[in-house]
Amino acid sequence: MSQSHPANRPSTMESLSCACSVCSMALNCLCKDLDAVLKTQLENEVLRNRVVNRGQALFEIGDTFQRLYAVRSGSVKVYSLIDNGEEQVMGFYLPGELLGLEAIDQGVHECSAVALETSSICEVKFKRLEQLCSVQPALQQRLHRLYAREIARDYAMLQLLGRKSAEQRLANFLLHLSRRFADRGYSAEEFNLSMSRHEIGNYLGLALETVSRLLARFQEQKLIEVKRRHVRLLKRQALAVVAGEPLNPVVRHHYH
Amino acid sequence: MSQSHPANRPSTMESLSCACSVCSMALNCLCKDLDAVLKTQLENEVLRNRVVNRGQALFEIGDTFQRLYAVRSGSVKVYSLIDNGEEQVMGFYLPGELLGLEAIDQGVHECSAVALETSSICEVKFKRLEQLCSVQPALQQRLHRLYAREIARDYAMLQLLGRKSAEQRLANFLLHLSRRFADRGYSAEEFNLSMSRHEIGNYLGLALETVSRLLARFQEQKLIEVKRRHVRLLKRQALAVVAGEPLNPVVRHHYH
DNA sequence: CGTACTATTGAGCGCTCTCAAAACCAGTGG
DNA sequence: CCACTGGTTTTGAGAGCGCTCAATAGTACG
Repeated sequence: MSQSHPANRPSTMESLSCACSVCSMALNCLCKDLDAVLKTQLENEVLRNRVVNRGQALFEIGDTFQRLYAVRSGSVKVYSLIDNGEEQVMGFYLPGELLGLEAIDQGVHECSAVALETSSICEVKFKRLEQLCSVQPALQQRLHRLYAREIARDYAMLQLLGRKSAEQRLANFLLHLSRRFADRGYSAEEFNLSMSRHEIGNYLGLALETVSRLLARFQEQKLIEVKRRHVRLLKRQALAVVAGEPLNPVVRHHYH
Repeated sequence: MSQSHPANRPSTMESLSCACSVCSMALNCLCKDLDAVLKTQLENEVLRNRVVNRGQALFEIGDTFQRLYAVRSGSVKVYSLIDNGEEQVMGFYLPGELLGLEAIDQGVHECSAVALETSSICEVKFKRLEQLCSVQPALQQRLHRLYAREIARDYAMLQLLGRKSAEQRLANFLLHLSRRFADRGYSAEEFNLSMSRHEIGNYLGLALETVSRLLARFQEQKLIEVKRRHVRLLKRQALAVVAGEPLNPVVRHHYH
């Protein structure tokens, strides 16, 4: 996901503000149309920018919960550890997506989050956010919807893991990625995977070999072109059929 | 789940209040320790009791979202429909558990909810709840934690579906049910399933025949006794091993 | 150019699904 | 009381998907 992005240009010094319209849709979702005073408050007191390199952690399992994190550019992997110490990938986060919600209940992070590539991250102090919510119902509602969206995401994932074949899971994964890129102004047809086959397989409940084989099969069938991390979708309709999606695609309103 | 319960006695007329301490833990979580005025407000303006019979719906897919629902007695199945029109069971809800959160994002229910047996349900007007949250930070925090708990639940489920064998899934399911019963003051060792093998299988991503076979196998191994819907856990330690749970329950590693 | 990592490809096997039949159970009506 | 019906559960047999193990190939980087 090395698509060029304003935040990657080292010269643009954006400090704490969230002016970049392409990224930080999650934050836009929080900030947009708020009255100017509150917006300034948010940007000055709550938000903080940070750049992390590939492999660096935003937070780790056991860290006390203090902040939510919005991806501004790059991508992030969130995973937990299961009994034997193995990773379980819970999700990949693209620009505009919010992570860290899983820690709110216990006050301790249940997952770790590491950057899959050099990424720009906007940190949100949760305590302050809650305080602002009290005086600003609009903000509160948006936060509720962010929770709800996470829950909806998980529900979709449960369906995927519970009922779908390896083929369907991977097709779904590609289409979902594609839509998220498109929503953010990147190409829907052509993109780079920032995660390995192993991580994809882990996320989808498949062996990495299965992921590799299926990508090869999709390519044979002329549904996609794939070379290492680079993917191009050739026939999204056909891919959607493979994914077992209804033909008239449900238009999901991902943001706002 | 036909355990006797105060709310099942037809004579006890409890009206709108949530005095019953055994059930409505979710609501207790909301109400408890709040100042008396607010508590009364909650109980009078927000909550409403209702009895539903087996097979009756609390809400259905497409209904506009207005309320959250807390199970007071009985049990509820929440499911969505997938492309071909088949059910996908998203969860079973026991007394004290809260459902309906999935609808907040879109304002429309993504799932249907039906009673698995005659059940007593407490309905919560969400709009009013949000209003009260604005003036009462403590309430707001509790609501946040309820969201977060739902997310945590989904995460656990994702691990189950993604990485675990049929055997592990079912053992987990039984233990999880058992713990929830115990938390509510019912027997942890002996209970009735209010859901069919088909529904269990659907929930766990297994064929109903597999569920049946595994229950039989657990019985052969003297881990449980099972006759139709009635289950008795004989060796929960051994069952926990089968489930792949860590023996010394969760020592958290604090890195750095 | 060598090392370490990632990805591809092949072979074989086992878990879980599907299909099918029979047993069991509850409710209904003769 | 029994036969009948519809639903649920059990049990069996066979097949296939996806896993594991293993070897090879490709890529990045010092």
